[in-house]
Amino acid sequence: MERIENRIARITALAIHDLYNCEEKQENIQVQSTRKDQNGDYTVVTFPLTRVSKKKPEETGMEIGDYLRAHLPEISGFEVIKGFLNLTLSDQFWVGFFEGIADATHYGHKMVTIDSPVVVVEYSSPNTNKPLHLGHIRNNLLGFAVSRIIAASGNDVKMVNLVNDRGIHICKSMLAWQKWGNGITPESSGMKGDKLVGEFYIRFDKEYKIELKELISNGLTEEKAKVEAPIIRKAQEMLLKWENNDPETIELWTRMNNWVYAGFEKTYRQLGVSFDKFYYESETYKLGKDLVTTGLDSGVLFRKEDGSAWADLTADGLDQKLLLRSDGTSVYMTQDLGTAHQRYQEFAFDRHIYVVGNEQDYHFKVLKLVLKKLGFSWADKLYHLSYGMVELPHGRMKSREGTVVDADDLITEMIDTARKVSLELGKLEGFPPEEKEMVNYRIALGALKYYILKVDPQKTMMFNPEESIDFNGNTGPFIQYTCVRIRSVERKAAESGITGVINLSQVQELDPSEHDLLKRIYQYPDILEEAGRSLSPALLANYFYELVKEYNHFYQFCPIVKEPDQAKRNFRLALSRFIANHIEDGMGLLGIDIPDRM
RNA sequence: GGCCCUGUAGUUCAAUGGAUAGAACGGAAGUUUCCUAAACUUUAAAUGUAGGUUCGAUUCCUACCGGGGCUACCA
Repeated sequence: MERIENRIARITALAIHDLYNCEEKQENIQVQSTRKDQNGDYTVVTFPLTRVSKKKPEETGMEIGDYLRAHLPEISGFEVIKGFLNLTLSDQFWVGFFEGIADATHYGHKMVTIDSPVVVVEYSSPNTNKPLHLGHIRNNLLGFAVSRIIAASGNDVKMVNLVNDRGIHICKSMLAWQKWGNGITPESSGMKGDKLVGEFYIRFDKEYKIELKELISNGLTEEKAKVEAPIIRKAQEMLLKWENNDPETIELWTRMNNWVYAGFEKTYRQLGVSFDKFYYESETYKLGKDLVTTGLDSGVLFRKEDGSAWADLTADGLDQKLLLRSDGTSVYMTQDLGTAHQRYQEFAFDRHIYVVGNEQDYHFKVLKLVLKKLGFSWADKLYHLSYGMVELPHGRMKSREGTVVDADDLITEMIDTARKVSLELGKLEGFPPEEKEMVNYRIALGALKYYILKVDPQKTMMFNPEESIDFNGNTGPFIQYTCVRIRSVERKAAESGITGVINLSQVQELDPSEHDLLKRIYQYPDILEEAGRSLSPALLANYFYELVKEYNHFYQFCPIVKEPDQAKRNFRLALSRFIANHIEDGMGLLGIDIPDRM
């Protein structure tokens, strides 16, 4: 069915034709939701139309208003204020709209079919030498939520993770473990595997610094010391061994990486994120060389005297970019060229989204440009979802200063706080212990996820540990609570044998708060679509916050089960039930679960 | 130096070029014989500076000032 905003715009165009004998395109007519503080549902902005009406804005508004009322039965009245024509829709329209969607299970979603565009979303992409931290949390939550949102917008989504499991940094951890590990394992130490390996990475760095200091005090320059420190040389040797498939090295590498994966798996499960497919750099790092060779042959890339291969992007306002070192080995960019190519072969995607921080904006610009130069038209289908850094009250996270917020620690802390608050409020008294834990977990994660996702992805965000644990105001638990309270009302209603079956003809008049809710819900398909188009879960978060605020207002002033008028009672119950389902569905897109009671 | 992002109440966030710039936290004052008060109601408080485009600018353009990032034969 055609949306009412479009119908208003269409009929307004007709009005202009009939009244002023002038053609105005429907797209040029501005129809927007009326401000909260004005009477009306939708507003036609008539300022621009005075150009064709050759009359004052007020007069133009009146004339178009009369025309619209005569031609659109849904319009029950209008008001003109300056250049704004505020149209009021009848209660029948809103109730009729609600009747059509009341039983929808995934209201506003577009179904995925075999013809749906294929969208690959790469996110998370961790290093196996460091445990996940707050920055990864934003990445994971964004990647997951964006995937869900665009899936709900009718795309066939493939969530993929490219694990950085090789390279000199991994060798550092391995070397440190060999030297100082004394055979320690996650089992023997009781440590999470990723944490244990992370410790050895730090240990390497510490020893490296000691060696550097010594070398410099012996008269070496810093640059020289950095390459000549014995420990880094050892790590280089190990990398070479790894690349030559030395069995012992490969065995250790496999073992330690598996520790890390077990650790990551646990964190991913806690966060509730998942992937359709994992890629490993150890299997992809050689990709891309062929592409570079082809590019050299066709002359779009060039060699320098030392044999290194480059792309010249100066014509596009960028620099020259190295693609193969003089020794023929590849760099990170080379591999990304290769994996993009591989993915296109594999999925023939309509779009490929990389969820990666904005510190890599330049990298992705180059990636796209080089692929284009190589003649791949699908380069335009690549999109870098560039999100802002997460800052702490004292500035950026710096491992050197020990200000890195560990993902597992943060989750644990959130759950502890949820437990404490629940206890203080006495909310979970009488709940079985397992349910208590489940509720605290869901509240904690709901708070964390909402806190991060409500911010526009593009923006740098401030993470204040104390605020994030807040459960009041514009927070996840606030939304969860509203939904839970509706579920409770539903149970009460069921006990009293109230069904919530609505009968359109019996609903005479809407309460203002009921009207606001229906109008809000009517907007949802547009919001969801826009969130998918702009890849912004924040839009959904804001929508549900507004909806929930309005619901709480309604709840305060409109009795549901206690309403004596049967038609009203049924309508309110049906509306409440719909909203609870709607919240649960929408929060699901953000990866937030709702407890049954809290 | 070059390139990119970003400046909104005390703080953290909103606002497809539209009306009197919205919330939340924090501050002040209220609401439980009534469906869960993790709620609701009332209240004070902000667009970095200067120009430009427009009927109309927080939004677009230019300059300046402030914050962040990138600019490796690292990944």
